[in-house]
Amino acid sequence: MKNEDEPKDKRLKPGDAQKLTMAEVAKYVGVSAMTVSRAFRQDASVSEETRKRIMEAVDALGYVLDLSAGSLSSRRSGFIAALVPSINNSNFSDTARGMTDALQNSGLQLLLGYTDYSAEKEEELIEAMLRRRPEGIILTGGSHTARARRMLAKAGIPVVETWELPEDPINHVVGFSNSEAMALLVRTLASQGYRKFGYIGGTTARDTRGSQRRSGFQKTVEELGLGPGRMISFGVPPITMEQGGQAIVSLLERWPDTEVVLCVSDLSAFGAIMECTRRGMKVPRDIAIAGFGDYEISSICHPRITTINVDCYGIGRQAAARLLDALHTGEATGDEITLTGYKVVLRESTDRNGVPTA
Amino acid sequence: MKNEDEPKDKRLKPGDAQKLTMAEVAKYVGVSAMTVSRAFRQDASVSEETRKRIMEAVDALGYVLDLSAGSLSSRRSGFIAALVPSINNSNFSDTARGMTDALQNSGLQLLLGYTDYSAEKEEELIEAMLRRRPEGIILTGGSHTARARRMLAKAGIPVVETWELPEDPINHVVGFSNSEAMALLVRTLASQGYRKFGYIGGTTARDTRGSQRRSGFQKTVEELGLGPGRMISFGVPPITMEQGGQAIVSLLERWPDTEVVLCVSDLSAFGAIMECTRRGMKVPRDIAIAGFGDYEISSICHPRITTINVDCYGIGRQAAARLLDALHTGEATGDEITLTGYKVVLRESTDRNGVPTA
DNA sequence: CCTGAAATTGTTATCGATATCATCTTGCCG
DNA sequence: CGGCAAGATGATATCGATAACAATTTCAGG
Repeated sequence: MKNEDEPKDKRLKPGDAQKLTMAEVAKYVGVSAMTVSRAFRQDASVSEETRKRIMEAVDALGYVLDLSAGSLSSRRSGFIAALVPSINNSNFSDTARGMTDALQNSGLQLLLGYTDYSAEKEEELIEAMLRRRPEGIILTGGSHTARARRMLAKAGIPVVETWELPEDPINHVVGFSNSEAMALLVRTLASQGYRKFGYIGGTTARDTRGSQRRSGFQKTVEELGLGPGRMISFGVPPITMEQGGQAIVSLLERWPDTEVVLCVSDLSAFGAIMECTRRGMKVPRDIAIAGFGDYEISSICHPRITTINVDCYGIGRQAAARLLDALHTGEATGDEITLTGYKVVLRESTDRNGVPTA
Repeated sequence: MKNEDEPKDKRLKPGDAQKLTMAEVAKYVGVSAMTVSRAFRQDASVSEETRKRIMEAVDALGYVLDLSAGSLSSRRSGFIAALVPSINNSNFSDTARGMTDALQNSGLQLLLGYTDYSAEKEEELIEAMLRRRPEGIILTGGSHTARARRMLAKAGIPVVETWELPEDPINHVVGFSNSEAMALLVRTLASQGYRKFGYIGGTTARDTRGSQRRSGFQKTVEELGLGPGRMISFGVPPITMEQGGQAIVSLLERWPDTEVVLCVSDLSAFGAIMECTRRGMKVPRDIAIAGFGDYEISSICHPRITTINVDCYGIGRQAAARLLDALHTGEATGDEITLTGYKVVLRESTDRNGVPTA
C-alpha cells in the first residue's frame, strides 16, 4: 500500500514538524533561547510576563521540550529506573504505584522494566537503563549477577533494593523478611492446633523471595517439633494458579493426612483450593490452605483465603522516598534499612470451625 | 546517620566513576573516539581485532555507553513508547509482552507507561514521552484529548492504536471490535436458549472498550427481540472483583428472574459468581454468568467462566511489527487496520445442564 | 610492481539544550 | 541623587556521542 506518487499525502515525513527547536521559539518570541529554557522551569527567574508570552508561543508552534538534549547538557536525566520481576502481579504493581506517587512532585519520572524473575534479564535491563543515565535505581530483591553489581557500583547513583533483606546490601534497603513472615504464619496456624503442615512452591532458586518463604516455613515447622515439612516443588517460579492445583494433588497423594498447606503465593493457593473443590474436598473442612501476598482474589473468592498481607504500596513509596533523600542530601546518607510491615490475615480457608457451605 | 568526617566512606560521590567517557576509552586503547563508537554497533566497519581490544578496555574500565549523548547526535532515541491503561492487568501485560518480543532484535527498547484509564493522564504521559523523542508510539484505544492528538500529529512519528477500532484513527490500528465481540457472546448464549439477559459494567465512559462492549450487548439483545437489556452500572472502570459482587446483588434485586449476566470483564464476573455462591445460589443452575478477556482465573475457578478470548499477545506483537514496518519503509506505509482475533470460550458458568456440584 | 576498490580509521562539525558568567534594569534606601 | 542588591536577560562554551567526509591501509588482479 505504498503511494509515493501521491504528493498530498497527509502522513508525516521524518522531520516534518519535528525540527522545531528552542532557538526558533526564542526567535518567534523575540528573546534568547536561554530565556525560553528558563521559562520551562519552576525555579528559574523569568518575569511572569515573558514566561506567559513564551508559553503562548510554545502552544502556538506546538513545541515540545527535548529532554535528550537537556539532560546531556545539565547532566540530569530526570528519571529513575525501577526493575520489578513482573508487571502482571498486583503486588508489584502496587509497589510501582507507590513509587510513582512518591515521585509526584520531584520532577523525576519513573521508568519501569520487568526482569521476569531472571538475574540475567535483570543484568541486561540494568545495563540498558544505565545507558540512559538514571539518577537512581530501584531493584527488587538482593540477588544480582556479579557484573550487575559492578555496573551499579561504577554508576555512582543511589540504589534501593526492595522486598527482601539482602545479606549483602548494595546501598539502601526497603523491605521485610520473607522468611520471618512465613514463620509467623506457621506459628499462628500451629497455635490454632494445626500439626501436619504442607508447603507448595516453585522449583528453582530463581525467585529468591519464594526460597526465603520456603526456608522460613521449613525452619519453623522443625522448631515447633512438627517434623520435616511436606514440601512440594512444582513449576518454575512464579508458579501459576494451575500449577498450584497440580501441586496440591501431588501433595495429597503423597501425604493424604496433611492438615494445612501453605503456598508461596495467593495465586497458587487459589489454584489449590479450586482444585480441591473440584475434587469434592471442602476447604477448610477437609484441608486448610493459606497463601501469601493478600491479593484481591483472596478476599473475594470462596472460601476467602488466609494469607500474609504485605505493605506493597509502602515498599514502593518508601523506596522512592529513600532515593529522593539520597539525591537531595548529595547522596551522602547512610545505607539504611527500612523495615516495612506485614501481618497475618486469618480468613475462612484455615478456619478450624469450617466455613458455611454454599 | 551522616558521616561527612569519615573519609574512607565507600559510598560514591556524584561523578565518582561516572565521568568515564568514550574519549577516555579511546585513549586507553589508542584509537579515536569514533572507532570506539563504531565498535559498539553491529553494522559498523571495525576490524575484529580492534573491536576486541576496545571491548576488553570497556570491560576493564567499566565504561557504559551514554545514549543520551548518542541519541542527540544521531537523532535516534532508540526507544518506542507504549501506553496501557493499567499494568496490573494480565490482558495488557500480555500485550506488553508481545511488544517486547516483537522488538527483540530491532535495537529498540520499549518504554511503558500506564494511564489509569484516564485521557488526561494519557495526555500527560504522551507529552512526557515525546519529550524524550520516541521513534514511535503505541496507544491503547482511540480516545484521546485534542491536545494529545495535536502533539502526536506534530511529533512526526508513527502511531499505533490498539485494542479497539477507533472511528477516527490517527495512523495504524491493531485491534478488534469490542462491540462485535460482545454481540457474538450474546448471540451464542441466546442460541443456547437464554432469554433474560443482564449486564454488569462500570459507570462512566472512561473505559471506552467497556462502553463498546456494553453497547454491543444492548444492541444485540434488542435485535434479538429480547427487550431492553437489564443493565447495572457500578463503580468507576476498571471495576473490581468486589464491585462485580455488589453489582450482581443489585441486579438480582431489581430483576430476580434474570437468566444470564454478562460482565465487562472476567474479574467482575468472578466477583459476581463468588458473591452468588456465598449467598447460596448455584452458578449456572440458578443463574449463568459470563465474562470477557479470558483471564487465567476463568479457567481455574469453580465453576469455570464462559468468556471471550482475545489475542492480547498478538495485539502487542503486531502493533510493534506495524511500527517497525513504518520505521523501515521510511514511514511511508499506509495507515492500515490490522484485525486481531477473538473467540467465545464456553465453560461451566453458562452450561445449561448445570455443573457437577462440589 | 602498479592501480584502484574495499576496508579501516581519523578529523571536524554538530545535535539542542543548559551552566556559567556577564550585562542590563529596576527599585529601594540613606 | 548616588549606590547597590535583586531580578531579568543574553552570550558563549559545553555536555558526549555520532554523521559526514577525509585519509590511510590493505589487497586482489593485471
